[in-house]
Amino acid sequence: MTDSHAPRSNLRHRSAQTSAPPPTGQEADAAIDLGVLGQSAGFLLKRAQMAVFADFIATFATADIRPAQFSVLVIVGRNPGMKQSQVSAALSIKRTNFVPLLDSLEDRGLVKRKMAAADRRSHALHLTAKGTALLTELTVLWTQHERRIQDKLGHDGWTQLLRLLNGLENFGGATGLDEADVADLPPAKPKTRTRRVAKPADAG
Amino acid sequence: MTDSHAPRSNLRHRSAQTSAPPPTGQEADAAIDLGVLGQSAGFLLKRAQMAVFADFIATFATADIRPAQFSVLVIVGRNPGMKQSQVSAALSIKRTNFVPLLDSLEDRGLVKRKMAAADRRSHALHLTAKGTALLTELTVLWTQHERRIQDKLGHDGWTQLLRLLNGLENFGGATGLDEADVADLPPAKPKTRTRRVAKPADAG
DNA sequence: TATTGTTATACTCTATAACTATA
DNA sequence: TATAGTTATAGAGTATAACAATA
Repeated sequence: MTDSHAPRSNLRHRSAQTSAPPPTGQEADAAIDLGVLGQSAGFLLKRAQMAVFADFIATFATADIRPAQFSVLVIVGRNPGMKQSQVSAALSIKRTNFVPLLDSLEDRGLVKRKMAAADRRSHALHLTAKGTALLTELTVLWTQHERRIQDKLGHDGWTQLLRLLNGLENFGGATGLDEADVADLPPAKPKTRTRRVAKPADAG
Repeated sequence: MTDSHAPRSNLRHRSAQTSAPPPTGQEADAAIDLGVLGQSAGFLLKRAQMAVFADFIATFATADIRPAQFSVLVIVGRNPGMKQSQVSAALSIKRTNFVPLLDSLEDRGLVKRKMAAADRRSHALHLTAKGTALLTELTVLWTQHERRIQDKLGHDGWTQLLRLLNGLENFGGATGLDEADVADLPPAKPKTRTRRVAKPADAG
């Protein structure tokens, strides 16, 4: 079914082949062998995301704007009048968690909830004049931030990265959407709790 | 200094050029314009990471192993005898958060803290026989998981992605390392608190 | 009955300060 | 004085359940 595009041969880089651990743990102090983590998209995605977000947060610190807040401002700015549930779904944020996030922006006078005439349950979202002005400034910061990534990867690498990341959209099905509140489901697993109780690490 | 590799020309894809928002927010229900987020490495990295982790968690659910736990097992398995601080640094996990993570594995008999003879402050980490056996099984699951990503991106795309992600290692400086406890620093910012107080969204 | 926004709540992940025992 | 591990705690981010208003 899925064997059309890739040779899918080498998923056996390190661990499966060389199952014997090389360093004995004495003078191997500088470099740690990441094993399969070095070929693990999840691990590398997480690490890269943390690094990029760190630069983002530092860049936007003067404006006191977090990544999620910036995302909302961008979406609302380019899609005025959308409902909360539409914006939150576009950002894979559950509508229940979207409420305080929107609050933080509305309290600062950047975004406005307006009553939707057609459906009085929903709120149409718009940027305020202040929000629009701030977004213009934030876009400058964002350009500087993104340019640093381009400088790190090269422009072609940066373009490739964006294309590949877009290819992983809705891969695992972790959307943050609500799926009609789900409701009737078994309570899953009993959970493995772990409380620490004084453990002096006996000798080996 | 950094103008050697990329033309760095087009960071002006959407927002800077077309500053007027296209949809009026009425029949634009299906597709939302992501604006600059579509060219934002941070946003796309986060989204891809969430999707990949969702598949990872579903794949490893039968073994009740989380991504961070798997990472520790892999690192300890390939680097036996390393200190906690070394392993946690390799995974960009603060040593203070690494303690309960290790506890969860030691309580299940997968990892053992052994007293290091040379430095009695540190703990040398080793897999138990049970931990080694489990890691072998987990590696099979991991291969299935990673292969699904390969199927999604194509083998070449997958290889490119790993290479590009490695290029973003220690980009922003968000390592999760400890930097000698830092200690003397000003308390940063006053924080923008947000408590909600009944807001019925007046009409516009 | 279903949807929209909301509240309350809990769990995970991450971050900081301070302690202990060793060095 | 500095380091390794630990504890406690606080803060984000994310998850589910339940409710009122509206459809």
